[in-house]
Amino acid sequence: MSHTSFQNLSRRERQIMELFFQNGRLTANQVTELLPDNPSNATVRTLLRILEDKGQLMHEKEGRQFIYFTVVRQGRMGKNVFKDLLNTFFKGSLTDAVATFINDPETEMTEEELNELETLVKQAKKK
Amino acid sequence: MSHTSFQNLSRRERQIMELFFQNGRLTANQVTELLPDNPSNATVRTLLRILEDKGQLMHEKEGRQFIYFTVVRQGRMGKNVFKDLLNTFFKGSLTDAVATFINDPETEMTEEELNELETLVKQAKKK
DNA sequence: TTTGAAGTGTTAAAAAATTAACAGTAAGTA
DNA sequence: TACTTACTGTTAATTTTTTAACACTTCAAA
Repeated sequence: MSHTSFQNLSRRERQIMELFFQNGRLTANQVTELLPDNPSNATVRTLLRILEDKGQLMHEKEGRQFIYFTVVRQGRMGKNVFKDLLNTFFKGSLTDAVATFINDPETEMTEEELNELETLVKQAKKK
Repeated sequence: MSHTSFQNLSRRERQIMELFFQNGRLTANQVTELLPDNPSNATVRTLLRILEDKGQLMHEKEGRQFIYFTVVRQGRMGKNVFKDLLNTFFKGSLTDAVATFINDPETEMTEEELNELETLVKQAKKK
């Protein structure tokens, strides 16, 4: 029930939350399959219940099984985590972060992506 | 000694690493002051030694005290964590992440920042 | 309306993380 | 050199996290 930020979750809890942000709605069985180190189904169900207690997940019943999903939507959570990352590694500067990413030789961005990005910035400047 | 990614660190270990990425070189006393929940100095020194074992930190001796600093430099680590974040929350798309951030009403970016960002993208397009 | 399959809930053991007491060591100073 | 101070190292207790055994429940088919 207590409010807990994504950052404050334990390692396993975070692993599980990441699965939900990547995949959307999941059952205990699906989470079990996606997690590394082959935890037992019982283990996973315990974690899911803990995450529900902590206000991170909710579930709906469908047939005899529970379908879990995140309380905070992906976009909002992503934005929060993104902000934290900017503060921790890039002094809060979006530009610094983007520069570091784009200038990395391993990063490959298509012409199209770069165009989108440019449009995005131009639109932002209008406001 | 074993290789451990930032993501795999425990909660307290991550808290400490974030301090180093934000502040650079730190002594045990400084870390103790910066951490929440007032841990004892002995506690912090134990954690620092563990992080050194895990290959995250190194130290130099200066007078009678140890000065700790990160093995992997801020920029590189930031880039790695940034990539993970893109994959987890934004399907690997930088554009999606930037859009979410820029379009958030809480975000305030100066004209100058936006210009820098635009220049950055234009330069990337040349290659 | 019983039975089996496929779920969930409870509980407690095992492992890992966190904490700090106490011991040891080195630098500076009288 | 001996003393004090300010550190670091070792060890073990406590707390949290992680795990899964076992009990319970529900649905659906025979």
